[in-house]
Amino acid sequence: MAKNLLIVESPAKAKTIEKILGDDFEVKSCYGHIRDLEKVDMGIDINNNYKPSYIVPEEKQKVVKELKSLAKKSDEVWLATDEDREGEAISWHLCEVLGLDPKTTKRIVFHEITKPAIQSAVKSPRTVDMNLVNAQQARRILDRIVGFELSPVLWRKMSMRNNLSAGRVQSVAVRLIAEREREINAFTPASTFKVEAWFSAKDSNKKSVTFKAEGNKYPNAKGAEAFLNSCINAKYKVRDVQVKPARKSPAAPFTTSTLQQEASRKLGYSVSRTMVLAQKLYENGNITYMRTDSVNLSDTAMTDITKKITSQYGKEYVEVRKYKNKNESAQEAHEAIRPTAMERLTVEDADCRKLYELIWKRTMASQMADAELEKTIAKINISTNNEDLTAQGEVLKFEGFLKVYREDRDEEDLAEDDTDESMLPPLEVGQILDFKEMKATERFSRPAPRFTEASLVKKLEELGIGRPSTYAPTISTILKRGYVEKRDKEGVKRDFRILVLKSNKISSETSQETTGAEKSKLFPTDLGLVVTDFLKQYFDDIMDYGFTARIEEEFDEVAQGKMKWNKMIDDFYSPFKKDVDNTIETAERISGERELGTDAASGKPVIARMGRYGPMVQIGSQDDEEKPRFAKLKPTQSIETISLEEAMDLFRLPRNLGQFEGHDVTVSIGRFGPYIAHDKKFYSLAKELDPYSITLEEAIPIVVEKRAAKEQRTIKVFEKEKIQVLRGPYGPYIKQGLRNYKLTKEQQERSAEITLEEAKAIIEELKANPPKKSFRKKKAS
DNA sequence: CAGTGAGCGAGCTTCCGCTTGACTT
Repeated sequence: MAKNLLIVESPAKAKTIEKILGDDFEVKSCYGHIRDLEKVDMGIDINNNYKPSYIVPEEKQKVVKELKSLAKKSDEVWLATDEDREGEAISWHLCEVLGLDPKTTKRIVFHEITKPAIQSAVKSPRTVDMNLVNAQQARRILDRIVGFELSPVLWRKMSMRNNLSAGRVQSVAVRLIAEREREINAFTPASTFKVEAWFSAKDSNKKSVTFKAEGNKYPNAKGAEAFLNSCINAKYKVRDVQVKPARKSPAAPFTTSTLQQEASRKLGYSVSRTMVLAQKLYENGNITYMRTDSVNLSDTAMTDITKKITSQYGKEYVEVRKYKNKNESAQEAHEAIRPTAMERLTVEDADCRKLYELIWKRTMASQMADAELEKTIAKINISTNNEDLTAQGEVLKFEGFLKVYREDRDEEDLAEDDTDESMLPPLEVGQILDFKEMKATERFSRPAPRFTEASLVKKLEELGIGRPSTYAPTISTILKRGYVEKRDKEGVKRDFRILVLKSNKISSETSQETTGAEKSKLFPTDLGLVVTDFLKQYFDDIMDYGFTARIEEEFDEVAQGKMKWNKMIDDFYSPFKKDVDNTIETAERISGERELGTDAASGKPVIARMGRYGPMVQIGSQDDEEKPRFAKLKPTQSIETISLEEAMDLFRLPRNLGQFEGHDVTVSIGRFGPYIAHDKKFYSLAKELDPYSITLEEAIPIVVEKRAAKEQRTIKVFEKEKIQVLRGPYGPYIKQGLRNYKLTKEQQERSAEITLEEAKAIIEELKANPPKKSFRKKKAS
């Protein structure tokens, strides 16, 4: 038994540290937080200065028990949880649970897992910083209050009330997506005409090459045409050539959020996929910790990286750089994400390989020299008017870091008129150019693109909302709650005009482009939109983008001992609770109602609103003598944008197509998509078939075929007990409700003779002793 | 599996941030 027990948060870290510290230390992990607020009454005694009441959750009891017994046997317990607010709190909870005195128990920290860092940490232990712990308690309690007070308000005020939730982070994330959507819906594109001209000149090998020069933009076709007109019979002469050196610097090493962004842009990974793969790499010892907001690299890592750059590319490619975090909310308890050994160029595991190589390249590039460029800007004079054309070229003089890595840019950061900078042939002042043609092309302005998972993370991080460990879970939450959907959107075709000046003649042509297409983007649902509006109306302060930043300042004051945490919470809670009570009392139910127009047939109003089962349209009102008619919106339709025509179209279902074998054949859309109903049985409609236009002639063969297939599948039915004996791809089996029960070989062979009693017995038996699952390796999707 | 759309009210849900496996199809 080692004399010392040292506790860290992560088990992979524990293994590494144990090796470094040797036999005197047993290193164990507590797997993050070991206690949390109890759920009844929020786990907070409001009338007793917000006294929190903590419990060890079920899933943490095993590890707590183990740590307790180890702590008892050790001479000394060392707390080495992460060096941030949460880590400090974990250390304090450990004291509380293990019966250690926080005033004397040794607390050490390291933000890199290297031998020198750990050895020096052990030499200078401190004790738990209670101010920092209290800042964490304030953070925890505030989040609990916001979440557990707001969510019930939604349950009361929303007709769809299952599982709804609100919180400091998730509700603002949904707001970002909701507002972006409305911005896009409200956007009216403006067009301009951009002038470009093509010339040819001889390159250094005396070969003719074509290059492009750019002119002004004109707000309309008339202006552009007038300009082209003024260029008829013009001579084009190089008026000025400027050559300027330029540099490009590499990006900082990866943090969680920049890794998620680049893996999304370069590899198309979702943020959760990135994290799963990074976790694997970390557990295998290939990379440093993957949940970090720090861009810092340890000294040992720097040496390793520069050594690798020197041996692989040469000394001139090395440039040692220290990166600073731009983000104020960063807590920097860890290093940046980097390979643990630069010598390892790749990894075995095919799933992880691309992500590892991305991390390797980014890490290398971060300590490499700037790329050196030469930019050429040539001004071209037009003899017939006073305008200039500008040709720009770029030559790479020294690759530097670009040899290994180039960061991709987000759609939103791309300027609309980015010039493509390619090579220019050598040009001299006074040179007369050989004119090919000139075009004025109509270009439309674009709205901001919808968020991807990764660009949402980027935005949240900029606002200081959420932490590296929560970015991926937050996205899962808002998707799971149905506030947001991830999907594609087809673009629409749009005409644009091009005016061409060639051989001194101006002609006009029209071309087509696709606009508005989106792939794997986040769209708000109607539920997300109405909930956001509601929360904004009644809880404007919490929905404010600056709310987290503001309370973080107060947490900092608590951490510095300048403010008592209960006072801080009270300042927040008292007015907040008043808002909550007031909202419950006065707010109307959330409906998102919008009037679309009047139904021509009945003269009644047509409205779109949220119903108990989602967004719907309705003709007439509840107060009318006649019952109103209802129809559900299609998946991609929205209350905010649906037109009267589209709404009326929805009422065309269910359609009665006519009779077959003496029964009606009707077609409609149900919970599981379009279907045909006939003789009390239902048959799904294939995707390509449109329920609005399908005919009886087309429907009958579907009914006949599907019915036959169903009959073929059915061996026996015990209607009352809802038990069926069915034929599946692996032979006969029993189905009760939604669950399937496997039959033995012998039972399968006489499946037609199985009695109700026997079927019941089989079900009971299999429920009591579920068969062992076969182990199948999960395929990455 | 294929409906529903009002209100009442039992019993339930819910937050953010630390950590990994243990689960299922």
